[in-house]
Amino acid sequence: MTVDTAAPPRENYHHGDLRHALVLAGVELAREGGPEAVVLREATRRVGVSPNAAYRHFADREALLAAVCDAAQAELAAAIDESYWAVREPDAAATARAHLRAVGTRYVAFALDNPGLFRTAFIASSDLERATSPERAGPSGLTPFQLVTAALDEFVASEIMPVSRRPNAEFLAWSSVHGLSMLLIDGPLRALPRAAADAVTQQVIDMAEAGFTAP
Amino acid sequence: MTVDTAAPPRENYHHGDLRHALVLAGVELAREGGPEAVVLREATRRVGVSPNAAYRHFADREALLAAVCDAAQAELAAAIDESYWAVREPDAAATARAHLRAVGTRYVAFALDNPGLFRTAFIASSDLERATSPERAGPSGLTPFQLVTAALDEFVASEIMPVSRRPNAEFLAWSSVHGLSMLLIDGPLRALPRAAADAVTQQVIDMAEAGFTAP
DNA sequence: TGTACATCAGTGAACGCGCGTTCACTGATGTAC
DNA sequence: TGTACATCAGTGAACGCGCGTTCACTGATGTAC
Repeated sequence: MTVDTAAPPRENYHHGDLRHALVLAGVELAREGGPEAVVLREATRRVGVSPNAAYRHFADREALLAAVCDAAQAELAAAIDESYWAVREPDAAATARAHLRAVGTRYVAFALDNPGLFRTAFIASSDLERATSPERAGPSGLTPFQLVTAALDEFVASEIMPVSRRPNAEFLAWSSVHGLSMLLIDGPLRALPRAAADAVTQQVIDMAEAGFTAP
Repeated sequence: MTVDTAAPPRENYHHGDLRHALVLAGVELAREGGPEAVVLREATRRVGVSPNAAYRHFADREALLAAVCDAAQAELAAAIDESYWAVREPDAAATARAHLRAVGTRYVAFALDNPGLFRTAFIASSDLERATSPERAGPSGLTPFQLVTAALDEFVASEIMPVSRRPNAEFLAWSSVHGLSMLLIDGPLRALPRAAADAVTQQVIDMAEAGFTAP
């Protein structure tokens, strides 16, 4: 008894948009097993195409993985984008706090919901420049990094954070939610039940916020 | 022209402490290339022993990797331990602050100095229980997690941190230095020069401390 | 104290696997005239 | 509008590689008597 892993045969000899299809397949592989699960042959198998067809669209496996990484970043960005723009608060200070919380909360939630994809989004192909590049942005055109920056600027504008503390504040915000995500999905906090993980996330955000708004 | 990768032949048929030797070789592999570089055959090659000799001491490659992971954790713990106990400050409050800073600073420094080994220390084989287990402790018998806990308890004892804020404070401390480490070694901040990375580390610790000590 | 023998810790050769990648090819598409 | 042909996007078969792992083995060690 064998499992049928082959896709149904295409009616067309030409696929139409094989490059895109391979990236989508790669994203699913990454979601299931992280970056090392992005196997070129398996992606072509899922699309229903011969292994070497991939070489029409990608120089090598590395290039496919880089495209999958970008797609993973874009998916994370879309999620965070949604949470950011859903915020409705009566005044500027409350909005600033809610924005920062929304970004952080959704960041960790995405990691918990899509651990493999999250890890794939942070393979070595990225750098700070790419953290502000359009192909990694959400629907609003902004990347998560840019949204954190915006939220912290609102802290200063609404005078709940001293200007002197503003420089590089995004690095504490980012580091803490990123680190928490890593500890929760792969690290020593892996065994924490989801409810406990969510509670810890809120506590971490509480404390980071306190650090920003302390006089 | 070939490179001689083989170890010099042993004089003894029996190795003496092959298990230990394989773990040491595995640690070097991890240091050079992270967990995926811990290849059983390569470890035996370096020790100068046939591949299957490893199976006298480890059930499989996974077991070797787990032992290497423990060793990596112990090395990280030893570094942090050293920094922690080197602190000399006039009063309890200053000591508490210096302890926390020492742990965080050395944590990130270790990651920057040994990126592959750092990543290996945090593969999925670990959980919170192991974060307090002796084989992952430094010379003092305490793990990094226990040292952070101790430092934060000192914050409360010296009355620079409200008790109400104490619960789970180690998670912000840990998350922020862990996340910063990951962003710096593998992530979007990888390109930062070492001096800039060190400066950002201090800023992140500043802000975390402010969060803990805010009224 | 010397010998017999069980046990331990290594060897050497081989396996199957799935991968990334390359080769020479062929079917489909679109453009020039 | 119809045909010739260059170009594009796929196929099929095969490769070499290094890995983890298993097999049957042998040399070294230590213990019983």
